[in-house]
Amino acid sequence: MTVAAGNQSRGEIAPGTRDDDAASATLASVELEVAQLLRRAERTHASGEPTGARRTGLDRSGYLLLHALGTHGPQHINALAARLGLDASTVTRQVVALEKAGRVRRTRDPDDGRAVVVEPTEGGLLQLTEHRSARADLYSDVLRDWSRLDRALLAELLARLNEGLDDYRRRRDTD
Amino acid sequence: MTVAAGNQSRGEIAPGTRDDDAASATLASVELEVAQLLRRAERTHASGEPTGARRTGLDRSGYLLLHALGTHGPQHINALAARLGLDASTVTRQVVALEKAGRVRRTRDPDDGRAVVVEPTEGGLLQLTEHRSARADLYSDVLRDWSRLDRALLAELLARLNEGLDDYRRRRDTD
DNA sequence: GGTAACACCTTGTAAGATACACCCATGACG
DNA sequence: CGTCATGGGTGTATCTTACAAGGTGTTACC
Repeated sequence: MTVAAGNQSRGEIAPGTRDDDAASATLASVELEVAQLLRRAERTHASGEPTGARRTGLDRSGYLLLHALGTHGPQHINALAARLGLDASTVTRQVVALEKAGRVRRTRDPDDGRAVVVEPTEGGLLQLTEHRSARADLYSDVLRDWSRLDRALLAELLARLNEGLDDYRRRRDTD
Repeated sequence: MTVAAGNQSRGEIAPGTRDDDAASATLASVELEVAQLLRRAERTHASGEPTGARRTGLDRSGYLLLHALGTHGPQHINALAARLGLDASTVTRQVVALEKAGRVRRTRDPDDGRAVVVEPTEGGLLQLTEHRSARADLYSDVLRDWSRLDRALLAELLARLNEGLDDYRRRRDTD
């Protein structure tokens, strides 16, 4: 599915026009909403909420890490760090935590004694699934008044926003 | 502006149908994207990025707090806490930090000796504006390939998602 | 008015996520 | 071999937040 992708009046020739104002109002609004979303979702994700972290025992970091492992298979710490856009030291700690909880396994790479292969356990994958489903239920409640179309739009736009942020980051890092 | 609000085929009578699967896939996707967004935006917001917090000296908490003050005027700590969905102790600390930075003023409420009125300073409001504009520039870069329409859609859907999360929270708290 | 209950804010303490700067072990190459 | 690069782990620091407990001012009620 692709959201209306044309329609852009490029070439904003005259700065300070009404159009320009509207455009920057939109951007400001996106920015503000994202900032607020961070706060809200953080709290919904983290502590407050018995359906989430506590019950399934997966916090956001663990969830995303397991997701990466589930989707892209066993990987080295550095690969995970790159994929998740995190510092390797952070990933190390997260992996250690997950290992303690029995959700991943850590083994030395036989082909490279420096490297560590991180691999999800059965239990880890199971918990990932459970967590995902619990979270989906939650969002089903949060979005209960939304139309199918709007939900799909939201998913799509969020995905694109994430891509945009990734690209932005890469651009800045490459400088 | 309102996004397509109808179209929902309610009454999901037969669980396990294809429609149902699609719906829960959408939810799962929203959930995952939000989780990822948190991570990304957090980092874009916080440290990594010289255009943001460091340069304007406003972190996310301060930004949202000042925004609340700018939009709704001087308020008590508790009112802010309620509005921001935070614990009062957290707001106290944030206000103290902003006060140290000269961005808000704290005075005893003459009508109620227990309460503290928090009020933005000139400089605080100025910095809020600057920050907002810097952030808008950032998002203008992040969303540079997006059509006007899609940006507006994103803003709208994010706003609704935030509302949804708020409502959800209220529902749970009221239980 | 006096006391008890309540409201508002602050401080103490703790937890999670993350980064950066270092350090150690291993591998690669001359 | 010896030097440099690479992969990971540790020490430390920051930021954000919550819950619990305490101080001080208000209100309500006898």
